[in-house]
Amino acid sequence: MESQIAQIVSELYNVESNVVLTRPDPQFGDYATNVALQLAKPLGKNPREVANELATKLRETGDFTEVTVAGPGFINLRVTGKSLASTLSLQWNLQYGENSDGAGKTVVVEYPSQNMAKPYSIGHLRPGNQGWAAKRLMEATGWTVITDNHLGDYGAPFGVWVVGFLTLSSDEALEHDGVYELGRVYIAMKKALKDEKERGESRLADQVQDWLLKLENDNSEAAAYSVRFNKISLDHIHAIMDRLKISTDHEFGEAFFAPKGKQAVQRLLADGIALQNDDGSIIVPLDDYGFDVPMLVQKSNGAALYATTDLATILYRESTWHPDRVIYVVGSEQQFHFAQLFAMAKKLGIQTELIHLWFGIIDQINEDGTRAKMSSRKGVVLMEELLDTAEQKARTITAGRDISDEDIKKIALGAIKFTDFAADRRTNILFDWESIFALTGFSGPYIQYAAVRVNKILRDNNQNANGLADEYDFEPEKAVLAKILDYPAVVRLAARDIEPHKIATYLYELARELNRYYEQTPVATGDVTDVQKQARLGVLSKASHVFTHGLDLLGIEVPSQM
RNA sequence: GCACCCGUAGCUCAGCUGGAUAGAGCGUCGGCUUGCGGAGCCGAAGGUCAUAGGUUCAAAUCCUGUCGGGUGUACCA
Repeated sequence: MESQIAQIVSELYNVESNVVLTRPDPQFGDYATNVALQLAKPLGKNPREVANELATKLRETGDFTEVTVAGPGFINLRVTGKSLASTLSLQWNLQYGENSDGAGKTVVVEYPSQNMAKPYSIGHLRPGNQGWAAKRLMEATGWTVITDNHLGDYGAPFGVWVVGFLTLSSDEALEHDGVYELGRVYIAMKKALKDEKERGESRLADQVQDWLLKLENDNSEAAAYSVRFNKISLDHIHAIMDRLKISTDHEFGEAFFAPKGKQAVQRLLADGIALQNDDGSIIVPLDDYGFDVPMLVQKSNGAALYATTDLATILYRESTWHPDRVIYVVGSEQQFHFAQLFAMAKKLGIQTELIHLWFGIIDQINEDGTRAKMSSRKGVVLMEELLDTAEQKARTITAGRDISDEDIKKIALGAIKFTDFAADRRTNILFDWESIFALTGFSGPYIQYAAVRVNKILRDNNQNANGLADEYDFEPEKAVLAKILDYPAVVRLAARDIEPHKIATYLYELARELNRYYEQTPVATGDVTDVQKQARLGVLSKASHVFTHGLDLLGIEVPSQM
């Protein structure tokens, strides 16, 4: 319809126009455009006059049951349910909603990049959800996607672990509590380091650095600790990721890149891009890129750090995968680091589009009522605890019904994940136990429930996805059909800006539209005729596809029952 | 100090490539219930869109100032 209107504008005024159809309040029409308002100024005409001229032409096409001009110059259009149905039939295929905008291009999505020193916590929830959605949105728009978990398996945390283990723990405790003992030791040791620093001492901090250097120099004792601790942590991460139904193609952690990074730093030094300070540390100045602070790429004691491994990671990906785009799914706290890193990459001549797909922090309400970032110091929520509680809640609500464990898990995950997509990813999330498991209203389970109902009706009526019957008017289905027709544009927009919450909002609206629909229209019951029944089941099967597809973009599954 | 983000209903948030009466969920109040699954539907109350200017036919949306909050700001990652 957009192109049809643009065509008319072009014929009438001989100008190019960007016609966007919106969905106004139903009292105005099914679709609306403000193109006349935009054209008025360049044409030097009154907007209502332009609107009236366009409206006349639009009426002549015979494609609209009503064309009206309203307000300052909006053109409102009404169409028949039948025409919506035939438009949908025309556009329909098994990949409905997808497109090939990214065909031939490769994107690397880096996520969820857990810090291995601590147990999987709610702090790792957003990178997993947002990263998975980014991957799926890219895939749905034709990109070739490579996912890489940039594990935090290197650096100071290792030293903290070893010193902490030697002074605060035991083999028995580690054997018994595994990753949770490692987490406890890590947090306790961090606190001890902080206390020590406040006293102006550095005995423990020096030990930490010693162990780090030992590891870099292939000391066998350090290597043994590394293998032992990492296995415990990695097994744990994999187990939780399985529960969350997320995975990555690769797991090139920081440890893999550390030696490569140090070699790269030497080359930068030789090329004059990096400079060595008197204390031995090495920096890449970025003042020519608008940064007062240079990028530190090697510590004064010769050890690698964050920037070192990130540098090597960029180079490795360039030479291995030749990506067109790299998406780093990392929290907002690291915006400065990535701004620096990307500037450094430019300085090295790297053209690849580098995106820091940042997301807001998870807040909690303090005892004094203020809102602040959740931290492990104040007691962070563990992912296992969160998942267990969600499943328990799903079990309670479905008590008495015959629901499989698998469906319980889908409902629990649906609730948790949807919370992450309820708002823009940049918005901070306020954590509270009630809202994260919301089962009603704007929630995952509300949408799952709508999908389950649709599927049940289709199943009971043995309906496969058939065409939309010719001899039916589709008037009661108009709102649902229009909503289904919106889907491909929503996916395109959500993928362009990598904003999965737009999918969530859309799915909620579709679910609400359907709930309203069969509140008043029987589909396959009562005195519904065969023609009506087939046509209505046809619409539901399209809706079912969109539910499954859209939820899948968010990493949420549709249960078979709930 | 500087950089980035934010300030919309009691609470949590949409809406921001400028467009009609600013929406949703939760909460509050009221209605629908022997349904093709009520985890639902319908309705009511509730907002000077932080604030002051500017641009525009039109500003929650764009620009500037101010106030308030958050996150960062080279040897943590």
